[in-house]
Amino acid sequence: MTATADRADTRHAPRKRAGNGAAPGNGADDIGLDALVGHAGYAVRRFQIWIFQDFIKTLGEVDIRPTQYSVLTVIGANPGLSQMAVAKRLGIERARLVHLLDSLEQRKLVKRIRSKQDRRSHALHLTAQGETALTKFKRLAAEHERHVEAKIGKENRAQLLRILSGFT
Amino acid sequence: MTATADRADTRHAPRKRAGNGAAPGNGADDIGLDALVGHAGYAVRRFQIWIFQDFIKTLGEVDIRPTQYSVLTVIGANPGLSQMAVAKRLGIERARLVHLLDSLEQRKLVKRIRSKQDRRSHALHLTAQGETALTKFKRLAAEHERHVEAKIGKENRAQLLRILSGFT
DNA sequence: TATTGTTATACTCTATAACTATA
DNA sequence: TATAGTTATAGAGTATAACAATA
Repeated sequence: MTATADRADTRHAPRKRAGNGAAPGNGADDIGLDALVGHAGYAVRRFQIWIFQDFIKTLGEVDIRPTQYSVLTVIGANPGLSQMAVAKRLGIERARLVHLLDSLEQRKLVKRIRSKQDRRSHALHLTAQGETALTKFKRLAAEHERHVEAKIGKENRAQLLRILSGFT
Repeated sequence: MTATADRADTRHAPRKRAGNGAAPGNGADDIGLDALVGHAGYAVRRFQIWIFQDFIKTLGEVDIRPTQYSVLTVIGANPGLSQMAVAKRLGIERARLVHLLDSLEQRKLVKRIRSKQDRRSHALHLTAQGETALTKFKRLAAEHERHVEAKIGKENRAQLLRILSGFT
């Protein structure tokens, strides 16, 4: 519609323009997001990034990332699962789970045991060390969760969990 | 609680062998998430993945991904911004924005104009073609947003946007 | 000396395809 | 044939570091 790019936009007019000369190191806080503010996905994405960063930082001392934590938790709660079952449950590609488990197995947190019934599959278990470690991870994860609560509020966090309860 | 490999098959129960006699729900549905259900980050992550997949699919006909859409929208609403300003505003690494803009510029949606004031920086603008295209992208993005509404409910979506309004 | 855009590297994550060994 | 696990590759996305041109 508006042809030349030199023209300040008139159609989605949010706020003051930087003009056509480029605005390098200016204060970046008066930049409008326009349609993005109406998209749930944008806010959710930014929030998810914040959450993961806090999780990684809070569990930094034990070097456990969100995906690793989810794998350990599911194995801990369902010992004997196959890799396929874990991958499906968590929505992880089975090819990716291989590397995740390689790492966790090297760290002696998880062990793969070849099944007698179906020798194609591995039964996954936490090691004794893994059980102990997971207890500590859960404590740190709970601490992280309190950060989330402090960030958005106790009631809002509860509402969020309710709204997204369908996304297991 | 630690089990031997013998338990493996009772857990993941391959569909083939179950036949159609019993066990209507195959394996994956009775796997507990344990502590994960109490973590906002887990639900948020799963939701965000769902949203992005729907966005990518809904805007598949125009081959625009969420990050590309956010860049185009911000440039469209704030013509003349520098790359640094866009990167900061959207939380994208400036090194990554270079490649994103390379792609968008090749598709004639965006143009970089070297600034006269600060010859280190580029003023970013949509092309005329870019303006037209963005209008269509926004229409498709609105369609995507209706999918989100249908998925979680109108009221829940509104609550979500309110709760996460701080994550701009 | 500091900043903008750029190039490069590395690691994470997603998405496939193909291979093996079993079934 | 089909499936579980593995290997490999390609593409996004993230995080750095270094460099040239410019401030």
